[in-house]
Amino acid sequence: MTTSESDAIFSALADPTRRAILSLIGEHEELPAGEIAAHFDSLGRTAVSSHLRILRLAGLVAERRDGRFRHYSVTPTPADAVVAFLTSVYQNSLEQLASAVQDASATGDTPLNRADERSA
Amino acid sequence: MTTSESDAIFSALADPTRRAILSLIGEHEELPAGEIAAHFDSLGRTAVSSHLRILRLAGLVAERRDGRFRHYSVTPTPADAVVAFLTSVYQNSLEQLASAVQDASATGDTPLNRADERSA
DNA sequence: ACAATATGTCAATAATTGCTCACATATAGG
DNA sequence: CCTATATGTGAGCAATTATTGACATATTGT
Repeated sequence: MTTSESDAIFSALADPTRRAILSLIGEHEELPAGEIAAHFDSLGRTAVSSHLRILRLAGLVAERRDGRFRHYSVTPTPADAVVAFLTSVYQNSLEQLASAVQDASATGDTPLNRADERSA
Repeated sequence: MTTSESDAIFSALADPTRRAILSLIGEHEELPAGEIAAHFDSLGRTAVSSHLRILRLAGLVAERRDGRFRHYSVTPTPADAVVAFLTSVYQNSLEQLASAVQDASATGDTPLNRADERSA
């Protein structure tokens, strides 16, 4: 896990539009670029395309080409750098972190889906 | 958990210097601003001060005033927004996420401490 | 072949961000 | 009081980033 990899991931996650894109893709198995762009009224298609490029270079999404379409999906285990950083900083509250994740896993509750994803 | 809160947290974490500051503070109970700044040769004191302000506004660090000094510490459970986002996106790999956190918790291993924290 | 569709890329521009230098504030100690 | 110490703040500048519009590429259907 190199620094530049972490940089790319954290930089990618810094933009609320990109987090919204990631959430949107995560709600589906795959999503073509056009449908993703269609979800953002206030944004041009090319802007979304640029964001997808950044997410892809950060390894957060994968691209599958199918004819004219490019289908994007969330990379299965991409957040390793984020988790690694959190665990290194928040050693003191790791148990809370683990239980928070497990709770979410058990209940299927996804707190940020309620409001945060609609930020762009 | 409002959008602006998440924005502040993810934006704060986007900068490698700020992640390094956070890691550094996390290695101690508290650290005065001057000692934090002293760890960054390539950076002026005021730049570190600005970073500390951003981390504080994001709720990632706390400030305790003691005479002329301002001691900074890592906020106990600040990563909620990050965890919430990760759980919302990576529902499919939540068990892996939880076990990764638990492994780190059990072993005390902190992957990013090995290289990533020294990125600034 | 041609036109329409799906999408990426490039150049230019506007907005944001990080850094430094000078200055302000506050506290401690003679 | 006056000086040194610890730290924050604001203006200005350089670097980065997000967005757009025009153009390029690839694919499908007629």
